[in-house]
Amino acid sequence: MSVFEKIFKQKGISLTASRLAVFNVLENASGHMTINGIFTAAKQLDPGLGLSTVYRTVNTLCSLNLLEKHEFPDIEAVYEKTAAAAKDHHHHIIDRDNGKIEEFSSCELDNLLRKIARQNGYDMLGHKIEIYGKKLQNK
Amino acid sequence: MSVFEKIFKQKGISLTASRLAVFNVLENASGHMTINGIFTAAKQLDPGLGLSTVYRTVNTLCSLNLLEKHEFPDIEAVYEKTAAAAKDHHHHIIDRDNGKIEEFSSCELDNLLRKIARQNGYDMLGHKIEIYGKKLQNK
DNA sequence: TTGAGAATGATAATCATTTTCAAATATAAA
DNA sequence: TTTATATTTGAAAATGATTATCATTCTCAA
Repeated sequence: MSVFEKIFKQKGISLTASRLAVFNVLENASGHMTINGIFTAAKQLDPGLGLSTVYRTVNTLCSLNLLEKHEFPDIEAVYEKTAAAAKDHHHHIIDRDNGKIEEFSSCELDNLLRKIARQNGYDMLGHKIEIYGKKLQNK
Repeated sequence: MSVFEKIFKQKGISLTASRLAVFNVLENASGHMTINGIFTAAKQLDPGLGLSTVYRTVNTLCSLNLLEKHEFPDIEAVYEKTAAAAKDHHHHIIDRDNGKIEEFSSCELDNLLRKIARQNGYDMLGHKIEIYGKKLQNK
């Protein structure tokens, strides 16, 4: 059973066909997915699926901290599994030339952020890092 | 003459009363401003001002890299001067309990980000850092 | 099997933002 | 200055993403 299913069952939220279809798409997604991407893919699994249900399911997953919404300027919002649901934890580099999003991880960065939060009197619960850049030529 | 005015003049974009009113509000703002905050304040200076013009002016400032839009989940978007227009450069800590936004600066963090970008084959043009946290008790 | 509550899809409503457009204003040319 | 052209403006309409509504359909425990 998938992580999403496990948590829903645990919380007493029923595992309907619509929700399972959305889960399936999200759990097998390699990276970022837009609402419409999720909708289109999940509709293949559950043809009668409605867009409202996708929004509802996705919002529920977000409030359970299993999914995270990323909003970048001028780019359609994307969703992806949180560290709680996936193993890896990463951040984003957005290419200013073509809008492409790359990922990176850095423990050093995470530790520094935690330290900074503490210095400012906060216990860090989460963070969002976006680097905007331009691809280097000489490589 | 303010930075905004200087750049507009330099780019050949005319300095109309509406634009100067918006500039005035933004240049004298202490921190973050919402679109409606800007609109309300600038209307005092230029009573006939329309909301469309505020959006247009703010968008122009953003594309000139003089202003930056920050979008936080569940919070109205805010605008603030970029490092190019202001002297200081900072990031945000969002209090998960009350939604309050605090600011912090860290050269160490900026340098680390630049290094990470370079390691990933990018020249860093900008970045956005948000830490979500909970205020510590024992202080 | 049945009945109360939860979930659903279609549609309408909402909200921030953008576009349209005719009128007003600024700018340049003569 | 007068005139012609281009830019800017505010109001209103259009848009696009998201949320709310609501009648219908499903779930599942009794």
